[in-house]
Amino acid sequence: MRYDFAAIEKKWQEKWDKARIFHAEDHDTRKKFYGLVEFPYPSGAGMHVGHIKAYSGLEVVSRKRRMEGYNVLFPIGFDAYGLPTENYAIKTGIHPRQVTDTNIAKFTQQLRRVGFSFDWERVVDTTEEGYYRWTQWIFLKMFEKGLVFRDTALVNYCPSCKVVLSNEDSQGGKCDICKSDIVQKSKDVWYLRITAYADKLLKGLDDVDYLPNVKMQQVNWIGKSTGAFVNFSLAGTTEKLRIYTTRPDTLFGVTFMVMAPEHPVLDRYRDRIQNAAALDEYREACAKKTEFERTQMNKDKTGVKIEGLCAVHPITGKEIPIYISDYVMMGYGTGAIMAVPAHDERDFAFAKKFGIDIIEVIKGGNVEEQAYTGDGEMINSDFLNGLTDKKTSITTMIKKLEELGVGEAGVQYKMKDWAFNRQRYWGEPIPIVHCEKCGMVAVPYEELPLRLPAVENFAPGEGGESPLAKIESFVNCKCPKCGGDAKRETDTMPQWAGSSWYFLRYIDPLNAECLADYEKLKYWLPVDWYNGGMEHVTRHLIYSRFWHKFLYDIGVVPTAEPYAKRTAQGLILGPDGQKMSKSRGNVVDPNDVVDTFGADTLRVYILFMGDYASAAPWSESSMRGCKRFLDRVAQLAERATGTGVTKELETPFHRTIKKVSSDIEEMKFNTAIAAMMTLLNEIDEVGHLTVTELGTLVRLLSPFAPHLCEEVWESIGGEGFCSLAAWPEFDEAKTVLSTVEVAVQVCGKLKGVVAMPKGADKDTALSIAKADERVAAAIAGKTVVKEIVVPDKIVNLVVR
RNA sequence: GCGGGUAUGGCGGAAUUGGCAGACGCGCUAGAUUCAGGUUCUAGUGGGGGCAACUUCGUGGAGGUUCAAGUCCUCUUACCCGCACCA
Repeated sequence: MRYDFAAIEKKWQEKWDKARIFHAEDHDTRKKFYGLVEFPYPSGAGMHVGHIKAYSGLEVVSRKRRMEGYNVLFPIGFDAYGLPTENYAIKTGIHPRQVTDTNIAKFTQQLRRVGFSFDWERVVDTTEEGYYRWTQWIFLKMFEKGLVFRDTALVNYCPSCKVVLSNEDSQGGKCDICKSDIVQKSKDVWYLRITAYADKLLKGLDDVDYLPNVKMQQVNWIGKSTGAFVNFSLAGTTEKLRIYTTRPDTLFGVTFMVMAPEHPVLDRYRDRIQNAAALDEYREACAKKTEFERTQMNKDKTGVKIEGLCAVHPITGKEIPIYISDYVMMGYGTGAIMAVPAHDERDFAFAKKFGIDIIEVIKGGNVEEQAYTGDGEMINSDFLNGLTDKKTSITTMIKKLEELGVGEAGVQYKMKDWAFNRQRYWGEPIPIVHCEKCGMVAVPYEELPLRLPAVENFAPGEGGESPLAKIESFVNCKCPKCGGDAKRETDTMPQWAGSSWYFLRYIDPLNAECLADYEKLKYWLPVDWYNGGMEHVTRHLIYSRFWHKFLYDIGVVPTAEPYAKRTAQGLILGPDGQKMSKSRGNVVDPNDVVDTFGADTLRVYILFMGDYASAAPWSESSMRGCKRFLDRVAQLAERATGTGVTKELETPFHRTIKKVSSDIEEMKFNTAIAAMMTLLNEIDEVGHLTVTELGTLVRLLSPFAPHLCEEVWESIGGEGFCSLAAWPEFDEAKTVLSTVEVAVQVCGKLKGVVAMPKGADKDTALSIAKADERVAAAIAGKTVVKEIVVPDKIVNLVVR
């Protein structure tokens, strides 16, 4: 058979499409499988081979599941709201809607050429009215349940993109979109109270099968810590200075307190503070620093002592000086700490610099030299003295604090609430109306979608306000509650909004009554297997779990967790070993590869490159090897004759079926392909195979190289589509030859390989091994002191 | 600083979990086919030694456990990823 990949691929893509063989049937009686891949952001650059890798893993699994008789849902869509499109639109003057449509068309064409078995009848586009209507609906439900709030706060702000960013979007102090330095800015911010779900998000991880590093990253991001809240009083006031600590056991070691420069107590007691000017100066200097600068300068501690205001120790009643310092953050705990220099490195550094007393309360180190953070016997600590177990000390102290009414056990999370608004045009409008009389009022559900108005100028305002603010017809409206004049919220939602629930919409993409029919959700959920990038683990993955858990709580979805299993693919690096990027000029366009080598070769190569979860550099010459492999498979179509089993090939086939079947489940695609290459080499050595056997080989290979396999399947008279043919089965007993090769060692050195019957007992194995010429020579004249036999594997003779 | 990971030929990577290290592919060498380039085919291909059968060394480094270690233990080096003044 001539392997004309271009013709073959086009032919079968059309046939599949016409026969709708990848269409998922709701409520089908077959077992269901929902395989999900992260839908792409349709950027102007088009797809690169990294996208192909991201989808190829579950593409193979989904194709295998269909052949195993499952009703498979393997959908695709487009996460199309977002800044790059808007920035491109501003630059070129082309409307984002048009840019998006063009890009989606390009992506669709690229995806189809690779022959992915997506259900194209379920495509979702987050920017479509019928879709974002439900994004807004979920937002309003959260508003209704008190999970949405507005606050004026210091936020992460990107001066280049002119938007507020969430904590997740500004990791490392850089803007996630343009990599500019983030600054802190006081703005009106809409928050989603994700912290209310922190514990559920953490606990839910126990019930799902996620890659260990995925799970761990989420655990760290949520950052649960247990400790205690302690109320210190402010001398001469009724005010309590509340702090959070994970080490309440060290309470007797407190020698000073530190407040974040932004702490509100400072303003409340301004009149009592004698050095207000000095404090103001310090506070202003801090405000100018970026979050990045503030967290990076962790060597040299700075701060100012507050004169005229001091705290009172809740147990000893001693007066304790208070400082302000930017090593304490307003955003974590209570924005104030009790400082125990003897047992905390940061407090120690601060105390040394400012000449503050150090009181040792745990024995074990030299606290004049450095902070001791280890365990040891409690001293200088009243009722804790003599205790040596940290846990006991902590619980004893917490009990005491509770008795005295000055503190209690508490939990803190590093995760912060989700800053949810963006001062941009290309996003879902936030469906809230501001009324002078009624305050913030939800747009009634029946008025959804609140449409994004068409505008000419979608550039953001200089003051960082949304482009929508300039459109009077949009802004001015009537209050849904009182009917009076009101103004619409003009900010839009972040890109992550639409992607937080897209996997639900695939289940019922056209529903106009609800986001998805409950019965259909019950049939398809949870997503059985979700594959995506590591970069989304502390963003999209955590956001979408939050939304899903909320929807579960209000009875809209039937499962507590959206994804039963989550894996991640590794990056494809450029041929130079560097991350693929436009600026490096090392990006590989899948269209070019499909043109030269064909889609099947591209697919096989991408999965053959290496471990699916690891990064691997692109190599065109390696890809030629994959092309050669497929060429040789195509040749077999002419060589296969007769039916039934070729004796010499029986074991190789059973072994390969077993290996490929299990490797796919473990995402070890590289070794699955290697096993098929090995089988092909064995076929060539034998020099003959039957049509039956070729049918088995192409069914095994079909998930990887489906077009070629269909063509071969057809040419040998296979029934129906190869893509729907039954997955080959193996007989365990036939995966091993009746004669096995056993290595024989003398004193751990390999002396020979002998053939013996499978399962030979120790005595048989030994006599066969000793009969081997080389082995006999090696033990001649020596005493065998130990004989080790591992059946079917190895014989080791220890001689003296 | 904390947490996680990786290290195997010239290259990408295998190794059924303690049992023949280097599967499979690339590249390379020699030969065949071809007017030539490409393709295809055959043989070889971890290092050292030997005409050879063979021998010896070999999984970042140093020790250890074991009949047997890429795999387990101790120490150590380099790189990658995530978080980072988280109280």
